Amino acid sequence: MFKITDYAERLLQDLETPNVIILHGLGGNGESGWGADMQKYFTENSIQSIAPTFPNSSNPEYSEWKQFFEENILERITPQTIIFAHSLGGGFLQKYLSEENVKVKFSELVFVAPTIGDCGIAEISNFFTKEFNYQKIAASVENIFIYAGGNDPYITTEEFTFLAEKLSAQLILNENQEHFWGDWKLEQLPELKEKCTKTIASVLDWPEKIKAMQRNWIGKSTGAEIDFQVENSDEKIRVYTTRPDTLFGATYFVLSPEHPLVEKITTPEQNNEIAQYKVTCAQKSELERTELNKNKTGVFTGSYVINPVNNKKIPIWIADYVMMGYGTGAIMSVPAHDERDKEFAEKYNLEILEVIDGLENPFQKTGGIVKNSDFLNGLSVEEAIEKMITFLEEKKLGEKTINYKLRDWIFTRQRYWGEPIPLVFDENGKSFALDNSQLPLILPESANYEPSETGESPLSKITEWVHVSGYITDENTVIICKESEVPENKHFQNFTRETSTMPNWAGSSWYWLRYMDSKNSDEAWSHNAEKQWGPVDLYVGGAEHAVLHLLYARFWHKAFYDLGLVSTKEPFKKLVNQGLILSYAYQRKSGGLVPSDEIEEKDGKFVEISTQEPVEKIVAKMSKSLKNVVNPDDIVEAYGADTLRMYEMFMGPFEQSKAWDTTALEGMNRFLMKIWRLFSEKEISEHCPSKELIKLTHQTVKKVSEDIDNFKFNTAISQMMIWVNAFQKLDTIPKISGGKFVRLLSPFAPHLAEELWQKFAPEDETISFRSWPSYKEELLVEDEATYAVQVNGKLRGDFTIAKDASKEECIAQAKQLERVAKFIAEAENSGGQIRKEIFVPGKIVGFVVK
RNA sequence: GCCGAGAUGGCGAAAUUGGUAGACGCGCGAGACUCAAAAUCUCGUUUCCUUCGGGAAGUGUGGGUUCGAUUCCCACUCUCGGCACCA
Repeated sequence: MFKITDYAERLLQDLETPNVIILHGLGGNGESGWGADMQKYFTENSIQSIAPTFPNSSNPEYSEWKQFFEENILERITPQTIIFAHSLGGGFLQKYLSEENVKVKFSELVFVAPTIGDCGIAEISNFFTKEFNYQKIAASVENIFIYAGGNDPYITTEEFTFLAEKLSAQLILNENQEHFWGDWKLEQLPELKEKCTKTIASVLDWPEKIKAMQRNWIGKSTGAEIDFQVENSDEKIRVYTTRPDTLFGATYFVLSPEHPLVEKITTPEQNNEIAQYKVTCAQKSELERTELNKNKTGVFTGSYVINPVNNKKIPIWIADYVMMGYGTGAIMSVPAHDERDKEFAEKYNLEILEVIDGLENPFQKTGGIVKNSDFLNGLSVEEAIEKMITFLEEKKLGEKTINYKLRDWIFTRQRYWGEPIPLVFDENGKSFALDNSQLPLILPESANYEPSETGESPLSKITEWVHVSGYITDENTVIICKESEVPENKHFQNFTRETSTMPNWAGSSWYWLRYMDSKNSDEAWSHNAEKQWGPVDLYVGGAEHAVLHLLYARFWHKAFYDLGLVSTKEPFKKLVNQGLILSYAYQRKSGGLVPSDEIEEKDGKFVEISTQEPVEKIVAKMSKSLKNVVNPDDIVEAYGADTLRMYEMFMGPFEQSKAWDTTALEGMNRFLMKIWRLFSEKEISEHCPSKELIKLTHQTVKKVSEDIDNFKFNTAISQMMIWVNAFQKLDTIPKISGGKFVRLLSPFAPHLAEELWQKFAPEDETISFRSWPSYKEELLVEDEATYAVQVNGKLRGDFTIAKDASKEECIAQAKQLERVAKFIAEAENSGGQIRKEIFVPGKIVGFVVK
């Protein structure tokens, strides 16, 4: 198994965008130098950042800085925050985080040449009166980095090393660098710039939907675990609850049927019934258990627990709506404020006691005031949770707990096709990793891929592969070899190999790293290749990967990050989900679906051929049973791959599901034929096109280029259609314009574009080696503007005027428009007058007449 | 139930720092070419009214802000996708 649960918190945290705080040093400020550069860089890349300036930074007073920090900065620190702290800013933070009553938690702390001690500078001696609490600093933050120069005049390399060791921080030392001066530019500090770049690269530009699915899958909740004493017994039962504030309202207790204490606490009278119920539950399939979730069942054990806050006796039941796999497998039931508990309590006639007041819906999880609860009465739910946890922790009855739905990952498969696992077992069953020199471990050849009758992996039947000999190295790894090759001081012995293979997820959890260095025969990937290429800039795939592949991939990548094998915390920068292509299907009034080949169209309506019953045209997933599957091979055969590609791009927004429509596809084929005729029937000339057409060509280059960046292929194609419609009116095609167009077309319709390019550059092997066309912004500037004229917000006409016409000119011109004058006159006749004149340069002239 | 996305002509859609709603395409209608058809080209195509100048309404529903709302705010309806006895 893989212990993915250890990464649950980080897999959750890193879905959120970080915010950055940059602290300057002695005599510095937040408005200039590399701190300000850094802030700008982050902001440009949609990361919130601040670079505040401390008061009296040249003559600093710790208490003053502390006050400023707490008033202006503290509230911005979240678990996602990254703090860059330069020089004295770093010294300040060491001191501040060491203070006993300071409680902050954040993600990353990047020290940049931090002061250690007072560096012999009198002005800052008040910052360094005592030894810092390094343990506390390290506990406040997940990762600490120290960037430093080997020739720093204030702090020695030994001191940096000391700090790195104390904080378990990563020290990035540039031997030739001295102090990182605050007024330097970010460009002068390449290591730091790279750190920023990597931070930006690690921010997930993912659809909210996928992030939400991952959050949901990880399923974090906070609450408390509470021990309940079983009456007349030494046993305690521990429950997990997110609502410790409702402890006084707990009126019964439920264990999962698989809970280990069930047998022990069941009374003799209840024994039969409990045993029977357990058998019933064990026989229920997964499906039955979910299907039956509306009809709860359970059995009383005969025993009671004591509620630790009021010593009330609470009956213990078992029920299969409580699962062993989550929390502690036992719950305290508060039927007044939990829907499931209420349903169960009503069915079995158990007590229901309200403890929260003032709720519209008794099951809502926030708001409300606690009642019937002794020392919690009158508190809000949030306050009561806090107070109850403190109470439980003080009395040693329980503690605050975090729970995740995410489970550990069973990684072994008993089948042939999978990567074999490089582990061997000695004769006592102790496991060893194969030595690096033995890798990669290759799947043995076999004629038999079927699993064995015992359910063991097919590999277990290849005995000559399973049973091997070798020795254990000093690193506790195993080298397989002949007896003669064993070094003198080592013991030759027998091993058996692990015969399970890895799941399909194994390869998909790291393949992108291999892609970065696919020819490397010494290692899976080199650090340099990863640094150069990683992380993956853009990952296009289906939303069905939201919680398996994409979560596993993130998990592996984080494990690699911890091992220092990759330089970013996240593998995929931007994720885009393409929409599904759906298809039309036909539905009877009764709801049944009819295959499309049993449908005919009559007067624009659709009827079932056999019965003539009208049916409705709907959009549905392609499936064999609906006979609405479109086979791309048939489309390529009939129209060509270019038509298919372009039609799919033109159908609508990339991320949206869209219905296939073969008649619309023919329109795309028509467009491509039109392009073909345009360039083959008309001569390509050296004529200079008109000013308008030059402008159109440049507009088209701009629009198509930008739309590609934004995945807006549909509107890029619209623009190309506009271009073609305009140029087909000409007798000859100007070479420059046509050449630009064909290059724009090439990623959309590569076959056609390649063919057409021969007319422009027959010497070229392929159009792909040509550069992307460029456009000139100055050619796009209009010299005339068309103004829409509104009276009281309604469009009443328009006029065209020179681009640089003044407000006064435009308003005068607008007033002369017949319809405008008419409406103004009408309003004035009924007692109104012009109250306001609106002028939006280049767009609108408006009059408000009242 | 919870989470996420969406709703614009006959159809796929376009337009958001608030500024001429419907670009582009499909379909449909008319015309040109043709003996004829296909292909191609041209024109028209949100709805209603019209004295043919125009006028009114209109982006799921109901409110609000604004000179002006597909765009911003509040409430709601429906559709699609995901999760679901998680305490």
